[in-house]
Amino acid sequence: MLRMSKLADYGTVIMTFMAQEPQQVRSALEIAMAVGLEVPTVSKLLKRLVRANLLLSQRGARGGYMLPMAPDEISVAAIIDAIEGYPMGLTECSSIPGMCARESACAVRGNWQRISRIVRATLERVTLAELACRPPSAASVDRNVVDASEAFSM
Amino acid sequence: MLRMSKLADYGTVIMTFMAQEPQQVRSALEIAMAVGLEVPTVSKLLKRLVRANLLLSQRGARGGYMLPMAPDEISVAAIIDAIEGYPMGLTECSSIPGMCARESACAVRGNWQRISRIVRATLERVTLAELACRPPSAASVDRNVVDASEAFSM
DNA sequence: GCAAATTGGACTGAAACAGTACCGTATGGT
DNA sequence: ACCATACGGTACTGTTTCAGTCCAATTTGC
Repeated sequence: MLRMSKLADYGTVIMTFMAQEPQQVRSALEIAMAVGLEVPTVSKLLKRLVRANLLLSQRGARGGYMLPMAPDEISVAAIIDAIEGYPMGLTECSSIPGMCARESACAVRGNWQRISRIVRATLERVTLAELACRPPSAASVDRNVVDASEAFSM
Repeated sequence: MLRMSKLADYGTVIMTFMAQEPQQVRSALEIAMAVGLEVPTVSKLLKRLVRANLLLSQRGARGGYMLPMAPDEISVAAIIDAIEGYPMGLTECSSIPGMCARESACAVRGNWQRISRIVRATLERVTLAELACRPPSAASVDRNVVDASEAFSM
């Protein structure tokens, strides 16, 4: 099925940690120790999250990062986008000779873009607050399931 | 956002081509020429699709491949699974020291698995038949959109 | 028997990715 | 003003993954 990079996954971990105390300012070192990753890696991810306005940074002594908004106002899709950027593994018509002559194949591409929009729309419904909930609260995510019985059969 | 490999994408292209005439037996060479890819690559993908029972193969002279079922009985999820297998880019608790000590982080992992199930459930609703439709017919895919107006705003 | 076509497995080089290193800039405290 | 702390930005490196290629064995129809 579709894949997510380790860094994006780490990104969700970091955001989840931050969501525990949204008002608290935490340094990259503190965060790295809390989530168990190397500081440079965490720092790299934090920068991306800041650039995407998912975190606020404070430079200088006693600096660090904090959440700029409530966890339930941040979607999982936004977190992933912040880390991954926007690349899609699409078949580029221009890179395959004769491809564009196949209208049906180009329709595939068109459909895949639509499908990715479905995926995105779905993940935009899952908030950081829900993500940060404990397993007993996981039932609250289920309102996003296309068909709950179908999802749980997997 | 989430990624799909080029090979998986090619897989959907191949299946779409096959869906145009489901009863027709076509050799790897024929398919390769039709979709504009190299035969070895197409052959490789065809094998995977056969292994996943998404295609039927006939060895020997006049051999080739054909669809074993109607295009509307094959989901996009199945095609992708056939090509990609089942890897997920999850953060492995065991690979990050101290990770499992963070219950909240492990909850993240649990949630991501749920989210991937949502994605999978959604893509299982998109059939090869729909994928093979032309852009003018693309409206038929929209019943899978979580919120049509939301999807089209992207 | 021969030609056509799949099957299976291994190999290779390039690209992508995760992780690292280093310097510049900003800010608070003394 | 100076110093320590901490982020911001960029580039580099080694590893892994992936797409593509190659080849021999097996199968089947004529």
